[in-house]
Amino acid sequence: MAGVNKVIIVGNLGNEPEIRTMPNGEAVANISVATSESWRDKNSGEMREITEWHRIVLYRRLAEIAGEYLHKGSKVYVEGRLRTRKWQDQNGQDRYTTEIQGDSLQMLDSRGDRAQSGGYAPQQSGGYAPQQQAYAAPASRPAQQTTAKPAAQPEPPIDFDDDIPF
Amino acid sequence: MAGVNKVIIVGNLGNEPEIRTMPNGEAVANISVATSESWRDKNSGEMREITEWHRIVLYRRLAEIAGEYLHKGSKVYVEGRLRTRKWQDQNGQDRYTTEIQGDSLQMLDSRGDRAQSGGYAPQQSGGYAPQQQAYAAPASRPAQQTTAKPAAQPEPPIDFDDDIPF
Amino acid sequence: MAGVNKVIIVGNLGNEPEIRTMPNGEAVANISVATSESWRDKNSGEMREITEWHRIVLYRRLAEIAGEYLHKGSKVYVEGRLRTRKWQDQNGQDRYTTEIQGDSLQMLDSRGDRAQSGGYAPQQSGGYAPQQQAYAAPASRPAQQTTAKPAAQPEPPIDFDDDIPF
Amino acid sequence: MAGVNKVIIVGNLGNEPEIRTMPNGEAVANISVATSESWRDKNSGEMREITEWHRIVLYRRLAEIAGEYLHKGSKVYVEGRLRTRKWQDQNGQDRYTTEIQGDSLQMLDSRGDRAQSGGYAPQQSGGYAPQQQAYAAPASRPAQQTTAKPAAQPEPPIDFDDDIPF
DNA sequence: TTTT
DNA sequence: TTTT
Repeated sequence: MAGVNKVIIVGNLGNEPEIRTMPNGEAVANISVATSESWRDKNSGEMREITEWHRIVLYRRLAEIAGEYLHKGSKVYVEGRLRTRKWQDQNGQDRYTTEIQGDSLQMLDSRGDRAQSGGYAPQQSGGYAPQQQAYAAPASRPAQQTTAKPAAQPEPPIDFDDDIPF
Repeated sequence: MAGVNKVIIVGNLGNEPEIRTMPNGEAVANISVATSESWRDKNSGEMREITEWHRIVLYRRLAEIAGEYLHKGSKVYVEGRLRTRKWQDQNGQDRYTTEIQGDSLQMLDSRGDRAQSGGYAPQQSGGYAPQQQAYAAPASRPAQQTTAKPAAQPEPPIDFDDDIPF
Repeated sequence: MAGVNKVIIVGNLGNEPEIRTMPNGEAVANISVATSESWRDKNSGEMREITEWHRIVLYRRLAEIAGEYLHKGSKVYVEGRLRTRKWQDQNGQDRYTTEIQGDSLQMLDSRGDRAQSGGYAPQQSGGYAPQQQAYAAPASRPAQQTTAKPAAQPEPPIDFDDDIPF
Repeated sequence: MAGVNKVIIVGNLGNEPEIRTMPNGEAVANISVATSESWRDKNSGEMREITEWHRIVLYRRLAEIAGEYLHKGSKVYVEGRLRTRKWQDQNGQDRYTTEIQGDSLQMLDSRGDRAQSGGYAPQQSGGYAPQQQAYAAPASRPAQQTTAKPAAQPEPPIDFDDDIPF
């Protein structure tokens, strides 16, 4: 890598996550997250607000987590990187879309929140959303290993086989 | 500034905020915020967890907001900078304490959260915690202006006197 | 503000900055900054690289600094926020462009760097690029004050009128 | 993980890195990185500056890179997390030291920079410092795998076995 | 399209 | 001392 390409978003989902499965069986999720700013207009003196919608794409384990635990209205912390992809519209014209590829995801709603909010409760019975940060697995790992030992674990404090490092 | 000194913390307060007033009348708040990591020990196979406590100091408007709206258990987003200060213990020995000076604060509990959680409801009747990000005022501004026009407003989208910039 | 909308970019300019002046006399700069990632393709075993170009817009004092000190090839740290704006192409179709609005800028080339690199030396004689971080002025400040006391100063450590705070 | 514990530092090393080897053969590096702020004192009108020194610890591959390529004066970007560790001084008193555990490191000096700057040139003949971002390997991976396939590679853009994902 |  |  030459350089740093980092995005940090905290906001609420505007819709249910959209989940797809790739030909190779891996999951992809798209979520749309809002942030907004408000300020007092210096001419009229009135409050104004602008909302920014962030299109976020999640892969693999993060996509699965999004599909299981995120819902319209969920508040999330997402850390990722910008990725602009080129595509062609129906007229064959080049078009560009900028997305955030999420590398880390954290749910910010408390459990009670979800319990109380009815519509946002997890779909499945047990329905426990681990209040954990989930990390994206490096794509260079063989897929089977990603499955066998999901790399989406939070990076632990360094331990040297339990020899205290300090 | 030569360099970048930036900290981003999302976590929960371990205690009620401690609020003081400086000789010049300005407020200072100290909050203690926990983050934690958990991982599976690769020898024992057991889950382990480590909690990190962050000592955060807030000044002026941010301190006032902390005093009004934050409570033990509150979840916050804090952006700030590291500051290590030197002091002397009772033996005259040099000691160092590293704190995060918060430049921006955002409450992450939903309102219903606070309403439901009893103990964490705002102290004052109106008790409405604006779900806004508050910014620290640059200290170089004259204090009276900070008071008259609290700089803790979110930075607005740039507008050129309402001539649309794009 | 509801939420956090933050971008951090470290990379090199692909072109000379483009500087414009708004009708109200304020400066606007556009810079294009590259970041890249490289990785080993897990099938072919070959190294591959992808470059991401970030369109960054700077206002006021930051735009002036960009015009004076940045050049094709300059390495910068930019902190800002995402802003997607809508416009219409020649066919009247809605199009969207995502930009980073820079709120803070820092030049990362050492002075010797520029001196040696020939083409990138500052245009003006004195040509000293202050190794400082420059911040955007909140737009809500009256323009004349922004001019008189450019808010692009680094935010100082809090001082209580020189009563040491710790 | 409950929460986010993130630090971003851009600054210069105040000394040569200190490299040690752990009993299990893994490398650990300590570097000390300065950031500074300057501002105009609002009473005296004079410029003042404060320097903050950040103690950063790097493990494994990052430690090796630090040992090979970093030197007194090197400019670096470091992303990591805060870690406060407790120790006892010679009087048996509890003491605390806050460090940044670096998870990602990037050298910001251009190659020409180092070549020209004499004292900071890499120690070894080839002496080419890859202008790459290096990431820490999760400690939960078996050490031998970390060695065999060093996880310190930059995370690639997601590719689905070369089926274009978009 | 969210949230306050 | 928090949270999950």
